[in-house]
Amino acid sequence: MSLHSRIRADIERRILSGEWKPGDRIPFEHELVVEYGCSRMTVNKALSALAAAGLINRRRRTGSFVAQQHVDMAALAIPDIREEIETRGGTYSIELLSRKVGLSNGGQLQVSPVPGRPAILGLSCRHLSDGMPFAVEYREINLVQVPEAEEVDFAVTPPGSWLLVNVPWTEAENRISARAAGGDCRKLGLQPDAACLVLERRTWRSGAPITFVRQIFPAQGFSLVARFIGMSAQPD
Amino acid sequence: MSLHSRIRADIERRILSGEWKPGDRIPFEHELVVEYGCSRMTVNKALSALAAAGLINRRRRTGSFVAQQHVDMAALAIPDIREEIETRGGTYSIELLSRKVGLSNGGQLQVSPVPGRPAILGLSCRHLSDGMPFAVEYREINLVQVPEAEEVDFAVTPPGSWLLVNVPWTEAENRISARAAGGDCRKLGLQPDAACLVLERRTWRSGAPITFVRQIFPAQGFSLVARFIGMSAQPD
DNA sequence: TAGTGGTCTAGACCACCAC
DNA sequence: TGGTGGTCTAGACCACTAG
Repeated sequence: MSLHSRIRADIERRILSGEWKPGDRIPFEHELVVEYGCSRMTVNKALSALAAAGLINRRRRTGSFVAQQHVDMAALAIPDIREEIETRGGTYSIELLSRKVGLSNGGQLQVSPVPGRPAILGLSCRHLSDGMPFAVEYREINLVQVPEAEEVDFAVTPPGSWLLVNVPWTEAENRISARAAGGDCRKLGLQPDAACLVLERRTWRSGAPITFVRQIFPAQGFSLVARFIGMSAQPD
Repeated sequence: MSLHSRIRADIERRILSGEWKPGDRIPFEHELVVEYGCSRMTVNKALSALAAAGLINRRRRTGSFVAQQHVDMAALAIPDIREEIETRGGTYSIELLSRKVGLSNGGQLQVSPVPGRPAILGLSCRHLSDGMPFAVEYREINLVQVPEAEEVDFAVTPPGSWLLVNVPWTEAENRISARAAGGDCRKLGLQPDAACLVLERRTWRSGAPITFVRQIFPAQGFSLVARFIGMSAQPD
């Protein structure tokens, strides 16, 4: 284990154990240089990593301080449905239920239309695992940003998988909720009052919206897992 | 803007724009040193940050390569229920429905019991916003790791809020799913077939389990939001 | 074996900011 | 104005690994 990793782990331990409490100032860099018998660059690397992880705050002239508390954030893996099904050992297939190219802007996506060019591609499809309904999906794609999407056959390629590979995004927002199947019950093979998990997702590339999607999963047998790995478990 | 930040942003731009595609080798450190006219440490800092963010993979002897694709991870904020309610402008209150100290180990939590000492504190409580049911919660706390929890009055202090402040954790796993209210319907003021969002959560401190909790929210008016901020938006 | 990334050093200059 | 963190340099040694 490298020296800066050990220094970082050591300081982290003192914070997590409560030896250094939120608001406490930790030793100056030059003091840690003496304590660990290394150069300032090495101490700086350890402290910069702790600051990036949010465990300490650093201020010029005054020093470094233990941050107030863990922000309770977790890394949530948003599944690609085809991968999800195949990982479970199922055979994936997709049904394109509807496809519509819109010139106007009446959907979820905020698109500034370009005269004479299509603005939004609206899709509705159903994902199946071994022929059984797994999820239904409503999607809008910004054709101004992603014109090539109009030529893709989404009866073969799942739109989410195609976008994942072909259109890098820089920002995304996911909203997770629950509701009864309602009007989608027949598509999912459920009763209208069956509970479903709903995942809504918006992505942007450099501020421009790329896609909006709402995916509806039967509650039975589907869940999202978010895992937070503390700093001590991070690779070095 | 610092030099290593500009180098990092520049390489990031070339990757996101598609100029450098997944699998491509990016220039060696010593080549970037020439290109940017700086020292190797500076280039190394930029590339290390890109590797930590998952945008490139680095291998000794062979170089650095553009990673295959964005891993679709999102930062999910797990809400503290009291804060969540108060943020919405509601008045928070809690009802402790049951409390049980267990010597054995029959629950969700894997605790190695210590003879003569209690192992698990089991709690059931209801969270209310302006007197209306907001969520029900089943929780287990590891009393071997957190003995002081036995003395806390959880009819006053919500267990989640107490733990957040008093017991730092290093690892957490959250599982999000949906189901019908079922047996919890009366506690939530719902019909048995009403859809609910279920958040299950486990935390550890240095490998030792701290708590397990299952929170059940009425689907109506509750959702979790996870936001991913691309690297270009990260502070330097 | 040669070339890469991983790490560390000893020193330097600068921006910032409490005093 | 002095001391802090932010950054950068020029060089070094090492571990790892493809050829």
